[in-house]
Amino acid sequence: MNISAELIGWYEANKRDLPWRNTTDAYIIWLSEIILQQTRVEQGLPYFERFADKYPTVSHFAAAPEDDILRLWQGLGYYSRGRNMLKTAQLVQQHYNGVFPTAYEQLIKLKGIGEYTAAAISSFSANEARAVVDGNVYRVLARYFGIDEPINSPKGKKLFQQLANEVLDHERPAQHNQAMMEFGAMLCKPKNPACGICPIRLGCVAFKTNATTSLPVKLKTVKVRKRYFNYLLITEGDKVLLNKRGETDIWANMYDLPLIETDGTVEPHKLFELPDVQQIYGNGIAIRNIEPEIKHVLTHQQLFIRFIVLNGQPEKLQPGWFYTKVDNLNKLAMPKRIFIFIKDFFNF
DNA sequence: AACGCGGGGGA
DNA sequence: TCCCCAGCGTT
Repeated sequence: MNISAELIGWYEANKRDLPWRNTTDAYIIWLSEIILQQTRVEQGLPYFERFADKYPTVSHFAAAPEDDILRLWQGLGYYSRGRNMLKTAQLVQQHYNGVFPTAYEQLIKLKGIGEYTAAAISSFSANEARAVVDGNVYRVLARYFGIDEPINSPKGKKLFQQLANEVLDHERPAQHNQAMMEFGAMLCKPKNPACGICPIRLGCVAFKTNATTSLPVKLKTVKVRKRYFNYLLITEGDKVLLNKRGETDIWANMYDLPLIETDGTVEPHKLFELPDVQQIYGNGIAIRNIEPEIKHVLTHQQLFIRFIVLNGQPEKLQPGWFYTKVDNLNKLAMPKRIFIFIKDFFNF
């Protein structure tokens, strides 16, 4: 018995009774599918009830003012779904005479309907043999077949769609799709999957190799953080004030200059009015020169670096700060941009 | 190919 | 906190 037959069997015995499962009305199914995009069933359910109640047909929906749609959508998030629904409802009213299409090739052209939703509506409303691939399906397939290709890479998306197509029960596409998703949501969950009662665990690669926690693989979206570094050049005779960096941040244990990091909203000439800065540097300090800002790009940080040359010395040396002779700078590991600035400044 | 778009729930 | 949720449109 293949995975699909097993899961359909499990589904029929364990499925939740959800209102959109009791109809083949493409409009109602569309309504539910849009609401459920990136949204848990429990969260979307009351919204579905309110929409289906207020707008029983696509003609009702198409006649609604956008304000009403968005008001009813309030609190559900991703509000472009609501706006796109209205456009689509109006188009269906005009071009399809108020009859919601059920064919994948027609659905995919509508605003707010992508591959997943087109496959869902066409299979649920007309038993068209289209395999859905949503977050649940990615997870079930990745675990069962032990695939570590990232699900959000272009290659991975293509691979999982193909695999979903191969697994699809062409005789029962609607049941198959429902089963895959219900199984992923109820049993093959992201965390703590219920492998103990899983009907397909004996064929599951992730179960057999104890890899459920590491599958599916998802590429991290490297979030780039913007940081604003004001580096201070402070000298005393032939010495310059340096800082040895800590363990945790970028450039760990390397050397740089005394640093004032801000959120980017502080004008450089006002830095020394900040209370905590004032406390360290006191009043015997004056700005001699402010260099133009340099953008320094790291893998997950963008640094906006500004060098400020000062006259005078700070009142309190902070941990890690020390004066050293300019001759000594070549021996210390420093971030390149900082080294270059100091080198140019002292012309060595 | 990468990013913005929301709010909620679970670990 | 971070991750994920019946994804899609834009750039």
